[in-house]
Amino acid sequence: MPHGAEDPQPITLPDKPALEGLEAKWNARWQDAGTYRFDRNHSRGEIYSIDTPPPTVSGSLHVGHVFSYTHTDFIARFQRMRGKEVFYPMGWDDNGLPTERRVQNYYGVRCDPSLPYDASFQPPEKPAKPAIAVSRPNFIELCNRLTSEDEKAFEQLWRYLGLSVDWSMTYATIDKRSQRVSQAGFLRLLKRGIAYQLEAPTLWDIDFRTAVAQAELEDRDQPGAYHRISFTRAGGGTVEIETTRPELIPACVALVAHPEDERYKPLFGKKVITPLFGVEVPVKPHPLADPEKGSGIAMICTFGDITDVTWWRELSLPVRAVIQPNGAFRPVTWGSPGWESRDSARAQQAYDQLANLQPAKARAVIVEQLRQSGELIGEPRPITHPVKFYEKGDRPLEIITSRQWFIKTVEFRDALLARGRELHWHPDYMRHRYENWVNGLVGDWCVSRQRFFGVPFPVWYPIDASGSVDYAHPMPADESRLPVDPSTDVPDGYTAGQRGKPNGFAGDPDIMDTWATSSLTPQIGSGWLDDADLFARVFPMDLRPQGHDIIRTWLFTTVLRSHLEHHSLPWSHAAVSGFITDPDRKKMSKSKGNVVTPMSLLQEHGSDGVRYWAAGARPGGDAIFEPSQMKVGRRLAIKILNAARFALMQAEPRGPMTEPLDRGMLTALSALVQACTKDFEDYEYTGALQKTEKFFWEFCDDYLELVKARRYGDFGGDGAASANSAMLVALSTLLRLFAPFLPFVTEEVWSWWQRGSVHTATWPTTEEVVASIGGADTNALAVREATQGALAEVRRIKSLLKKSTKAVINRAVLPAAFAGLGPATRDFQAATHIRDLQFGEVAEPQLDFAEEPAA
RNA sequence: GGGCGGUUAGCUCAGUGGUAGAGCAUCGGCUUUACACGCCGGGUGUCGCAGGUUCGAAUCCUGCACCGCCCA
Repeated sequence: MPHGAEDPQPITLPDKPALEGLEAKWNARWQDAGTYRFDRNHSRGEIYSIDTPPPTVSGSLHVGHVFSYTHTDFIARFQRMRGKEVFYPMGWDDNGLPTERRVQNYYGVRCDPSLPYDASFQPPEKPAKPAIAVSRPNFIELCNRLTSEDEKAFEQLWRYLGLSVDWSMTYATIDKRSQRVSQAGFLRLLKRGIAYQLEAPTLWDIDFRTAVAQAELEDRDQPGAYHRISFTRAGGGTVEIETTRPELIPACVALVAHPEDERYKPLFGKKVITPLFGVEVPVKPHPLADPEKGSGIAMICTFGDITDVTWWRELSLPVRAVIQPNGAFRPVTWGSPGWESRDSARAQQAYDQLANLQPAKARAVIVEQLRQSGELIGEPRPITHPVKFYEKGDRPLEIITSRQWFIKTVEFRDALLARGRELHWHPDYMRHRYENWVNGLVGDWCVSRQRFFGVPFPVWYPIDASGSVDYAHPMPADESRLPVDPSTDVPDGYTAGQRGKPNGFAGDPDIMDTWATSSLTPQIGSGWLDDADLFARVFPMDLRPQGHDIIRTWLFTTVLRSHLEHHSLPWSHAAVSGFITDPDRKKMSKSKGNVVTPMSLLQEHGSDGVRYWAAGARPGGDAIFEPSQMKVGRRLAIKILNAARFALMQAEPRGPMTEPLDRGMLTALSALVQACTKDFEDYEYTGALQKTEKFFWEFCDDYLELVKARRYGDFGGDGAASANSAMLVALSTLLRLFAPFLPFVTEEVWSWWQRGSVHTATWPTTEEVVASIGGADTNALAVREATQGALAEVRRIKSLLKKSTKAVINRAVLPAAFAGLGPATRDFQAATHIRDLQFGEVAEPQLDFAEEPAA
């Protein structure tokens, strides 16, 4: 039986119930009993599957993680009790740049892919300074070593918090299975022409020396300056442009103005000469040139920003690139093809002072040169302007032409918008974030990264007889071989000795963007490719929980991959959580130093207390870090222990629930069950907890106090039996309503008198509660209301008169409005200590107190 | 500049057309046999501003201000 009035389990109560130690006790039992183990022997309709966000293990978990992962657990526990077989795996996101950074700092190493593997290498005890150069395989070993340690700590925290995850299904985004899924997903797109490689201008971080994707950009306001610079017209005269990046003059390939701009119309098709370098460049019209900005005419460089890329492409301009992958100006021989100048010697002299400088230094040098040549008009005019950065980077992005892998996105824009409309968003308005992003896509998704710890591209290239790599004819690995590492594995038909040799082969040196793997977490978790049976039972999944800050990355790319591979959504619901702010409304983050470690928090307030606080924020809502709410949750948990102890300490006799207060309480309880179920179905767990809590507190303070005397047998066995039975139905129901939020205390109390786990018990139903009293009893509901109202009045007056709660009232006349309590008169008089109770036309209760015994 | 969310008691928030709510905090009281990690009670608000619709607006419409997030 899910609710225990008839359960034969004997009641065993602890002498002094306490919350301490419940986390350890119940986690061990849940683990042994397999309480949260997924049983695949169910059809898709009976399963509720969750695509858990794999946390980045290279950082530390913080309060925000606890907050949002707890929200998911509320849903998981509700669905499990509702009868769904819940598929709830955990993943670790260990793949990618954050791990590389952490490993570099933790051990004091840096990866040098040119070095050979050293099997005997051991990292130093303390971080080495300067950093030790290690081979790529050694570096990856260290990454794996550190992440596996981090993962253990993370799992321990999640267990302590009480996440009802099936820990036997854990994956990591760098493990073999993830690599296989990731590589296979890529190869299938390659075969269909949706993944392609291109030598193209790409956003590039000069510190990390890797390409980055549009989704990883952020604009930051930076100080800069407009420099007004004079170009010479080929036919004589000058034209002045304004630029924030004068150092790119040697990379200038054209000037551009708006087609309707009367000032510059006469120049279109004519040539101008760049200052210092004497390069002849055309003047072109293009609608993206803003007549209001600067002088209305701009220089196009290869490449200063993404508008330059657009102009370069649409106006079919040549490339004159000066910035290298490390950010330094590359050496250039002026006068050679592509670098023609009217005065090569002067250009060379000017340029030699820039070569090998970083952009900021080069700018200072060139400004001085322009000043001396008289081609700087006036002084630079300081401004603040938005500059594109890699979100993890420290210096502005450059645009570098390089060979990169892309996945097509732009041509699927409409289909992706339709997928967004198909998805159920919680809260619904988060849909706009997605639509904004999809509408703003400007290019395909660059998925290659020039880094080390990640999933390699499963591709080799032939090397021709002359020794040059033929990138136009990639040799993909056969899917049956995956995962492969082309830097150590050998393509079919070649031998290891042919690596890097003429007529041999070369492995693709890049790894995939971490999102190229993370976008496949539904497939990784579901066993796509290696467990078709499981996949069919859980995919597409039911729920994706995640933060709103990664809608453009994780959510978007996951929708894209599923759309491309499976022609479906990856899941039907997305629950988007807010974030935690500190009491000053600032986002909590490590860099601000205001992060509290989650474990100490859980130990101080109890996991149930912390979960209670997390439950106070609805989907999408931000929450303030508020330990006082955790204390409230802890008090609630203690109250549950004590109320349960009261209900169970004298649970006999039992019998039919005939008393109006008992029947009224249960009728109200049945309405509560209905409301909470609706809230959970709508993913509004916050409402469910608030309603249950309110009911429970009233249950304790009013109902239990009102029936206490009867329960102790003051009015005979039948009355006591009715109270006892009603209390047990209520306790069973309330424990189950609380269980998703407070898994430890509810399980503890459940174990005192029930078999099995409350977390696999059946979610209560209105029908079940109502059936216990043979049907909803609206008359009893009215009695309950009148009795509670009258009780509040008597208490109010006792309190105003500073009387003890136990003070005896010889005679009371209550307003006639409370006469409805009639059927509960015995209970009411016992609780209020009223000897003679009457109703009359009085505005206020008239209470005649008995003489108090002398102290 | 565009999009989204928010602005209600000291604090955290609920409340989508019908006399302003909860918890916390605060203050006063209660040795009450489940719980003092408890119980009872009191005070506390021109519901951001300005218009409009309506018999009636915290709630619907318009504009504005401020805070936050996302994107340019």
